[in-house]
Amino acid sequence: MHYDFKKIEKKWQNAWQKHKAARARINPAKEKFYLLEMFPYPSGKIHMGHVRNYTIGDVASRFKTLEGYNVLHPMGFDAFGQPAENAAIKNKTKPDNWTHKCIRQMQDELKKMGFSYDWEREISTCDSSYYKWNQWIFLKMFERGLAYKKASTVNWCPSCQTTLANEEVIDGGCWRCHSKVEQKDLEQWYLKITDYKERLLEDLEQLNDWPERVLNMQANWIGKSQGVEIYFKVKAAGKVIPVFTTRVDTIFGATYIVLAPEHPLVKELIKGKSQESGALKFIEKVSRESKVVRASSDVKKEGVFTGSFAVNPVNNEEVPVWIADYVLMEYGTGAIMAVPTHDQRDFLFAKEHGLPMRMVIQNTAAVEGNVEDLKEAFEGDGLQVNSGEFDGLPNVEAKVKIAEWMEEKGIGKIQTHWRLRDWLISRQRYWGTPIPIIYCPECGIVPVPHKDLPVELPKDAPFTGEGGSPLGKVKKFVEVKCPKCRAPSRRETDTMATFFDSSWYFLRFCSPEFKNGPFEQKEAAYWMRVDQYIGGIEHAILHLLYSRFFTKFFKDLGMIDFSEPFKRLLTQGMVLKEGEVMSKSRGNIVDPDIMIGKYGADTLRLFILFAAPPETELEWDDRGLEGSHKFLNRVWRIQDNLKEKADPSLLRVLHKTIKKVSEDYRGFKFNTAIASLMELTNAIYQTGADKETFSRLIIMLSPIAPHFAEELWKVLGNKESIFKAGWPEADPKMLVEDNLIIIIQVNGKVRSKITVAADISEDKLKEIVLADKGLIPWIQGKPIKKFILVPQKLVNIVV
RNA sequence: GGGCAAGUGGUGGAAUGGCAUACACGACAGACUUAAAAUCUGUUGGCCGCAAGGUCGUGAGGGUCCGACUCCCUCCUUGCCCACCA
Repeated sequence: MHYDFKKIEKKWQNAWQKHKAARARINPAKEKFYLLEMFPYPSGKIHMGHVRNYTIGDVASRFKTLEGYNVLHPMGFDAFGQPAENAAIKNKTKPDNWTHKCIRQMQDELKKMGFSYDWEREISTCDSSYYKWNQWIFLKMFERGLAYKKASTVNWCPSCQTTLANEEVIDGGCWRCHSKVEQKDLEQWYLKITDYKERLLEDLEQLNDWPERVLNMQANWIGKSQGVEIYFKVKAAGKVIPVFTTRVDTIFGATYIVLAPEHPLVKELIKGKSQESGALKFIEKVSRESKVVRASSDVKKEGVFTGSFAVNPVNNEEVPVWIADYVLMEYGTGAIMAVPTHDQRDFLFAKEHGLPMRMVIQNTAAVEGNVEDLKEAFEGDGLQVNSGEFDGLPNVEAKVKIAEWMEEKGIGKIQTHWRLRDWLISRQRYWGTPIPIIYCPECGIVPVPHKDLPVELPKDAPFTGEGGSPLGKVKKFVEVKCPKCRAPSRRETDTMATFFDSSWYFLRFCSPEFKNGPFEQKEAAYWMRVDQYIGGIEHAILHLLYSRFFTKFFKDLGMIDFSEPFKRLLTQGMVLKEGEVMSKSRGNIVDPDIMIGKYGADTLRLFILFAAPPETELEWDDRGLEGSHKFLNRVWRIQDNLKEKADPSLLRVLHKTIKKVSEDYRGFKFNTAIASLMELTNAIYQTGADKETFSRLIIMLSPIAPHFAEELWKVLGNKESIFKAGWPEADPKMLVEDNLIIIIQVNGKVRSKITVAADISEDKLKEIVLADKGLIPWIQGKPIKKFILVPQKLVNIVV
């Protein structure tokens, strides 16, 4: 007999909705648990990645509910963003209509999976009731100098008339029209995330329950590096060029210095020199290349001599000043000291242009003395040579000594540099949060007063996708009076990057209807922090970093009293088919909806958890799905053959299973939890089960297959929902074994096994072991050197 | 170039210092059936052996240990992230 999953799943989904089974409200009597999965972009269809992410979350949520926690498990939609604009153009509709249609479709699919969300808390970032608070947050940041406008160089597509993110530049061309991408200086809005760099780095130490990998990625992205800023005086010009290095131990080998082509001193250094016109040509050529092209090219490093010389302050040696494309204005001081003997890039550049070299660190592995014989730079550790008073010191020690000595002499300064840049949030797009700023010819940049929020997106913007931001073409949006002096003014037409929206949504879920602020402090104080956050590894840097930044900002505003939003983080692996990521372009997509139709949501949930642990990649397998379906049917059939009283051996298996499954659920090891449930089921098939044992099996299965379990629960005569049944507890008495199987090894190889009473003494055990007949060929006539005993488990005899 | 993760049967995976391959898929066999499907019950790492049993075996090589899939070192392969980062 097969269970009728179509009927059962529909029935229970309706029942849960009707009884608001997942409704969460403050309850001081219970311990709270805030479980959150990264909310989706509403494309209209869920894919297997969503199914996996949200199934993991739902099982955890239902398990915590059964354990007696007050669980908050909300869902919403990250609804702003470019795909909606493209789809609207393609389908000749408005982003607004298209997005809302997609949200409804997506919600239906999520409901069909049986996920236990408190839908009363649903939010969409494209609703003005949400993005009003984006604008409020922006203004708070603006008041504190954390939101500011500055000119910068960005990728620009001349045909689409818009800026492009680095990710949107493919092989130097626009991802949409393939035009060659240019560099352009534009005034853009930035958030000063760099003000929080120390805290963002230090607080990583608190995040013990985050994956090591994510912590590393965040730390690398913030990129703290300690070194020394060294001042090179330019001969004649009377100027100073600061350079930054992490290898101050190599300073005596700095035989030239190199500036980025954009360096502000370059023009002065080349002026009147014979090299001037060549240098200008080179700078012009580099400036036309986009950043992306410049960074990705693995062609040889190009550069020119400026005609000027600078003085190495440690030995007063004159060194030539060059310009090269491999030095970046964005990092450090935009200038480097070049040590060709101990830096591979400098080595290649020096070889190419015939620049001088000098060894300053040696060990036995490196060529001694002869720089001409050097085939590549020596970047390892060794002893200082050619380094004045520091000769003979290990370079690791010299690094510290030289830095201190330079500071004393005033020729260098110990400094910390960071890789983290401020966050550019301006987008010349329509479908995003309008930046609440007005430009007044009299007063300059004027923030929109709080009482005028939200600045709503005009619904009737002309929509073609070309020729810059559509907002600029809506007169009644752009033309406003200055809030300060009433002079005719112009509204900002850029919108915010969508990462802004998702940087605080977890706080909004605590009080989604709140009218007087982004969130209600009382609610946030109860529900936050998020106890368990689940999502894809692709958000390991940006989204998580921005969310941590916003949380620290709210703390500084005094609105919350914690500085990290997510206590535990789980990053789930991707779903693959035939070893490749599922994607439209590969044409290897498996549609969850079709699988639900064929086997039901419970089977899909079961399979996706059983096939692999949550963190690793999961190989899709249609036959595995059938296997999972078979297992549910196998459990279903148990109800036909229930006995009065369970076999004692079955009760032992049951209690062991309860212990194992509880531990596995807590540790998110769903695949082995399911394996244990299968073993219990197999044991039931051997001895037959009583109603009590069967009930507990169903409860343990309920987080994974909720519809299935509810139905069986009802069939067994229960009136209340299974999710109010409480989690079963393992009886410690049933876990104690009377007899143990002891493994006997000789020289580390298993040679025999014996069964003994659990409470046997060590001496007695030794006696029995040595009398074991199976061991005779292995130990007879050989002196026993050692007798190792691992209690309850194993002995090893060394002969 | 840097960082991280992974590598175990035909397949997905289990075991994180103590019986390698739990659980499942697949395959093979048996029961039921006129037959098939479904279901139930077995067998299923390689080699030697009729068997009892032996022996090899967790990417490769070395090390620590009574004992290593597990810890350490070197290397190979694959995947992900970052990257002319000074």
